[in-house]
This record gives sequence, C-alpha cells and structure tokens, in this order.
Amino acid sequence: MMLGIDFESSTPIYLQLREQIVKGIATKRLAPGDSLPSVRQLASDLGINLHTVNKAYAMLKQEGFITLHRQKGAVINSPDSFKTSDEYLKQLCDDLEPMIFEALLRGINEQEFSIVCSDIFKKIGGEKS
Amino acid sequence: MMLGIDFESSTPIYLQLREQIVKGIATKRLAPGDSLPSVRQLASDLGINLHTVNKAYAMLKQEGFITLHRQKGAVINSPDSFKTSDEYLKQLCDDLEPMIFEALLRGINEQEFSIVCSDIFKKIGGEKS
Amino acid sequence: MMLGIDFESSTPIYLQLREQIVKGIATKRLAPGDSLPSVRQLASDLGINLHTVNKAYAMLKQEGFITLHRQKGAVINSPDSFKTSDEYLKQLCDDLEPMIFEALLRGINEQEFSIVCSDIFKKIGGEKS
Amino acid sequence: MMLGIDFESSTPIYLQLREQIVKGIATKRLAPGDSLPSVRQLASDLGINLHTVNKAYAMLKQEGFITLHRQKGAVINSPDSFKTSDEYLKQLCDDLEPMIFEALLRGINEQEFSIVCSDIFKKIGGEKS
DNA sequence: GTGGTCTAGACCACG
DNA sequence: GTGGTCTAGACCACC
Repeated sequence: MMLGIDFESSTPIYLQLREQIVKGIATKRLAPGDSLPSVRQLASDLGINLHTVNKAYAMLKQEGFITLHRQKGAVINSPDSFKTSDEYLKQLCDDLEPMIFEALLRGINEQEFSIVCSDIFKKIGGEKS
Repeated sequence: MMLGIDFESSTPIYLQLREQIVKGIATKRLAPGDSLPSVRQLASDLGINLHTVNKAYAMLKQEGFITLHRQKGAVINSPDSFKTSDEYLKQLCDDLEPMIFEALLRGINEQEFSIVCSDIFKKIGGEKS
Repeated sequence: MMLGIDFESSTPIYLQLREQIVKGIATKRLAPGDSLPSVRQLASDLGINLHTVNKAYAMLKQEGFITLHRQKGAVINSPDSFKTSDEYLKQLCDDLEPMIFEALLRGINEQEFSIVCSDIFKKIGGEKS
Repeated sequence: MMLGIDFESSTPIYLQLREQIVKGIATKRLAPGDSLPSVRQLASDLGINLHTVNKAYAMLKQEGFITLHRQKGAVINSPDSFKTSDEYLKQLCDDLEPMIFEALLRGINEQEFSIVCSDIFKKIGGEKS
C-alpha cells in the first residue's frame, strides 16, 4: 500500500492519511482483516510525527473503518459495518452544495458536473487493481 | 440578501461569507451590478469584525466575482468574466475525488451519488426565485 | 480630448486623470498653449468630484506641465520647461527596477522586455494623430 | 538575505517585502528550496507586525513564488512553475505605458529609455553574485 | 463615507 | 514551533 503525502498541501497530513486509507479500502487494495502498519512504523516510513498517524488512526476508528487491537495493530473492518447513515448523507450534501454552487457560477451545468463525477468514478474503477 | 453565519462551524467565517455570496450569485439573487453592503456595514450587521468581511471580499475580488468599486463598495461582476478554467476544473476533481471514495466506502454507488447531486441541483433550481 | 476614467481601477481617479493628460501632451493632442476644461466643467463631464479634478490639476502644475491662470484656466506649458531632471531619472529607475525584477522572474529576458517597450513606443507613434 | 524596509516610503510595507523577495529570487540569492524566515521571525527582525509579513507571504504564495510549507515555513518555488502568462504580460504593458508617456514628455526618446532599462539589467547582472 | 494598511494581542490547529 | 483565524482599534488615502 503506497501512501503518498503531499507536505505542501493545505489539507492537514492526518487528513491526507485518512483519505488515502479510505481510498485503499474503497478500491479493495485494503481488504477487511488486513492490518495497517503500526503507528511507529508508518510514522517513520513517512517521516512524520507519531501523533499525526495516531490522529488519523483514531479518526478512522471513530468512523468505524478500522479497529485498533492491542497486539494486531490496526485492522480493516468489514464494509458491512459502515453503511450509509442519514447523518453522513446530510454531511455529504452540505459539503457538496457549496461546491455545486461554485461550479454553476463558473459555467458548469448539471450535465457537465455529472460528467466530471462520472469520470472520477471511471478512474476509480480502473485503479481497482 | 440574507447571510447566515454559523459561529459554531469549523469552516472559517470569511469562507462561509464567501460561500454565501457565491451562492447568492449562482441563484441570481445577486445580479451583476448589484451592490454588496459595505465592509463596515456587513460586519456590524453580522456582529463580526470588519477585517473578517474584508478578507472575504478580497478573496471574491481576487477570484473575479466582485469588483471593489471606488465608492460604490463591492459590486457583483458579470458571470461572463469568470468562466471555467482548467485550473479550477482540476481543483474541482481533486476536491471531489476523496468525497467519492468515501461515498463508495459507505455503500453509495455511482448512480446513487448522481441522484444526490441531482437533488441538490433541483433544490437550487427551486431557490432561484 | 477624450478622457476615459476607469472607476473600477485600483489607481486613484486623480492619478488616472493626470496620466491621461500627460498622455495627451506626449501624443501632441494637447499642444502648448491649449486650455484644459475648467475644474467644474471636467468634474461634471466625468461625473466625479471637484476636489478630484483639482488634485490632478494641482499635481500637473506642481510638475510644471500646466499653468493655472485665474481666468484662462489650465494651460499646457511648453515642453521645453519640463526637461529631464536627474531627480526624475532616479525616480524612473526606482520604479522600473522592481518591474524588471519581476519580469525576469517570470521568464522575460532583457531582449523580450525591450521588445515589449518597443511595442508600446510604436503604439504611441500610431496614436499621434 | 538582507531585507531593507523603507518606513518613509508610500508603498506599503508588505509590498516592499514582496518586491525584495522577488528581487532575491530573480538575482538567485534565493534559490528554489531555500527557506524564508518564519513570519514571526521576520516580523521581529524588521520590527514590524507579523500580520504585515503574513500578507506579503500570502501574496507570494498566491502568485506561486513560494510555498507555505507545513512546518518548514516558506519555501522558494522553482522558477519553472511561474512562467509568463498573457495576463501578466498585459498587466506589464498597462503599467509600462503611462511611464513611457511621461518619459517621452520629459524628453526621453525610445533609445534613451532603452538605455535606462539596459542599465538596470546590467546592474542586476552585477548583483547576481 | 469608502476600502487599505498597520498594529496588537489572542486562540487554535497542526506537527 | 509553525501558520491561520479573529478581534479591536487606529490612521490614511480617496472621493
């Protein structure tokens, strides 16, 4: 599992970490039961702070994506355990809305926006190695 | 023009302000040529500091959405002037991608995601009063 | 003499006014001895404040470009009276230097910069109607 | 890196700061990858407020000249990333034009103006130590 | 009256 | 330690 961190990005490292792992699960490169590297391991691999990895793991745990075992470290949960919640759906809409407003303002209509999304889905499909 | 600020939100006030104004333009409630309240006015209306409003206005100006007029204050630009740029499109994809990964992970497939977007577009259409 | 003011520009109106008049003299559209409109006249023509025009005229006078007569109003001086001063030359260099630094940084070399200047001179030649 | 601020100047401090840094990069005294002092550091060194430095850095970041790194502070970008844009070229002409008009008016012809520019380029070459 | 600049001091998120 | 955000209050240029 390759984790690429962009140290110049404005999105915090721990969030990038979380995103990458989420991405790994979504694309099946990380299957349920798989273990993530230990906090120390990953931190030293990426050259980042322990706390940063910890924060990402804690977040993933809190969201139900992984389970933290004392010995086995971080383990990917079964996808069944984190189905769509109304709460999440609402969050998604709230995040999407301002993006769509801006897209509209920049001359992107519903159809074009749909194509952009579709392209991303396609790209993901291709990555499902 | 109603501007509602959520002081509890984790997104900075000046960004909320920006979003609201972008929204106002996208829904035609703010037409090209319309004036926005003065920095001081809006700040006092919202009970926030004038610098915060200033920052939002400066950003909108920099993005080409408004023009800071000599004494008429802030004026909405014509939508023709801020068409889609490749740069923006790339940004949009980069923002969208992690959201889509997470949606997938939570059991939302492409079609469902599309419906969510579509619903937002519809909602916007309705607000275009 | 057409004076075009850009109310959206960030350069103050009185400076735009000054620039335009300087331009008029440089391109010979305003010859020595010619009169400028009265302060009141010009202000009302352009829809701007009296003080603004006044400020521009005062500046031009102070620089020796025009003479303010009580009755005849503002009159263009002979070009002989405002020859290059060392002081001006120094000012010019100081203004030019940062622009040249930035040009360099943006990949414009001396020759290209020279062409840009040359083009402007050519354009001016053409306007000398 | 010597940064000299002229507190008497009418050009804002944050712009002077920006100019100086641009100058530093153009003359290679600041190479890609080099770090700038932290906002607080520079502010205290110069005896100015940290917000003023911040504004300059934010501007340089927005222009693509530097990257605000997570903890390494501000880092100079590679010059490849900020090549000439049409937009910039237009801006340059607009800035240059009035200066050239005034130069003409003060008896400086195209050739002499060219020499002035050339001298500045030479001077820069000399500073490239 | 407008926005632009500068200062000062505070809190927070990130690492 | 870093930068990002917000507040507060001041002065200035422009109109």
